Amino acid sequence: MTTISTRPIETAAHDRLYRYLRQQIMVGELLPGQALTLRGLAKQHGVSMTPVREALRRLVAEGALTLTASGRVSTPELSNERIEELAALRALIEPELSARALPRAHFALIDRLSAINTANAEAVAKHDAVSYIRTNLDFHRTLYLRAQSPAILAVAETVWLQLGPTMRALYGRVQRNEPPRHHRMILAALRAGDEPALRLAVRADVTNGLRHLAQRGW
Amino acid sequence: MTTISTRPIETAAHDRLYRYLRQQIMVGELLPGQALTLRGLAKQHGVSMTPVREALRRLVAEGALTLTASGRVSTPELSNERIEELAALRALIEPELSARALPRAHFALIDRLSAINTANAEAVAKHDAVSYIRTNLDFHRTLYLRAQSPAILAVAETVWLQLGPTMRALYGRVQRNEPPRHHRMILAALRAGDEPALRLAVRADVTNGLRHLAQRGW
DNA sequence: CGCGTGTGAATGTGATCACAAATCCTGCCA
DNA sequence: TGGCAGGATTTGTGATCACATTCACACGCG
Repeated sequence: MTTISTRPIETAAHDRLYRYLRQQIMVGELLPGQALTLRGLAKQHGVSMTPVREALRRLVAEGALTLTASGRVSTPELSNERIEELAALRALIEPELSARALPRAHFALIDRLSAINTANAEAVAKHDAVSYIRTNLDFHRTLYLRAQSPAILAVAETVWLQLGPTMRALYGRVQRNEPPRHHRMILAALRAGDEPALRLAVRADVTNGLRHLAQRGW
Repeated sequence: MTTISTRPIETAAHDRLYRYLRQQIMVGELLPGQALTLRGLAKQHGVSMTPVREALRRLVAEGALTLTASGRVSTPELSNERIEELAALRALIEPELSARALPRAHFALIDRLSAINTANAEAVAKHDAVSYIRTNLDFHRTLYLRAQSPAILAVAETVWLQLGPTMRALYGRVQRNEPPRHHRMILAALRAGDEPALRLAVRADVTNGLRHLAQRGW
């Protein structure tokens, strides 16, 4: 008589830590070059070094963190060339995701996207960098989820992860007074069912945000 | 007897294991659905479970291995939809890499590509699946390295990794009597400096190999 | 005053152990 | 004969420890 211990709810410690750090990095709560130590994170989260090591190893594998020659991990400080590459990847992948989502994008989805866009505008008004990045990514993810292409979306999210700390550092340098104007173009193309216009709007939105970045000194 | 106490230059055990398994998976030495255990790999490589765990966690993060609900790891058995997605990613990314490599593709590179293609033909003649996959990937990687775009290349290699076991399983099912004919088209486009033709040839080469796969039952 | 240097603290790596869940296998019962 | 219940084994998870290397900071020499 084994008691049905429905235990699969609670996830492993290394997995919780992974998710926590991943979210933190993606939305820009960590600045570039920030160092993370095994014992520090372990103490901070009340676990031993073992699950911390696994979580960090996973994040390093995804490019969310970089590894120094001596094994120290820190958030990445991206070079100009690296930023250009990641922008090119976004410009390559995200129009494809949007095109795949287009046939399945109904009114309810467009409404949700509009709502996210409103939240994004509020983040701009409050000069809240983290909220801005989060709502911006939510806008894209919500659209792309309709593409029903998890493998492609996973690649896109990996790119976002790598850009997280850098986007946060960028936020303070550009003068923002409105949400991305391309988001409105994306919504218009979705309503019109116009795939070429949608691809163009997504590509413009993705490359525009990162263009300032590469122009600066860095 | 000789207690070699200090070994500073050597790479870490978990890193060696990671590289070893990654190579094995990418060239198709492991079939889909193959289970890997911590203690098994540890004993097999003369290390403890700790470095094995880190290597596996890293490979899982890259999609090279899948994780069951109970934490077991095994090589992935890809669904049809997943294969289609990965093929689409290759078709999206690799033409871009080839176009970036084109301006830097000189005679020496084309010669090396031809040599790799010859080795590929030998693998076909010997019905050696692993050699076939390895030389095929070498052909692409050698070309893409010239693109000087490590981040984009890394994404491409991640896709190859995910397809490794499946490509091996596929190899036995298709009748191969010649190396990919598109490789010759790629070489011709490189010699002619024709970027549109190069993009088309790469795209055709990439999608052609995986088209059979999706058509079969799987 | 500047800079290399040495010592102590901090850090990553790997091994080992305890524990619980999952899996496998055997044998029993319908 | 078929399926299922039981226990033994396997397996992943997390904690703790020892050790070598790396880093940081302050001291001392030029």
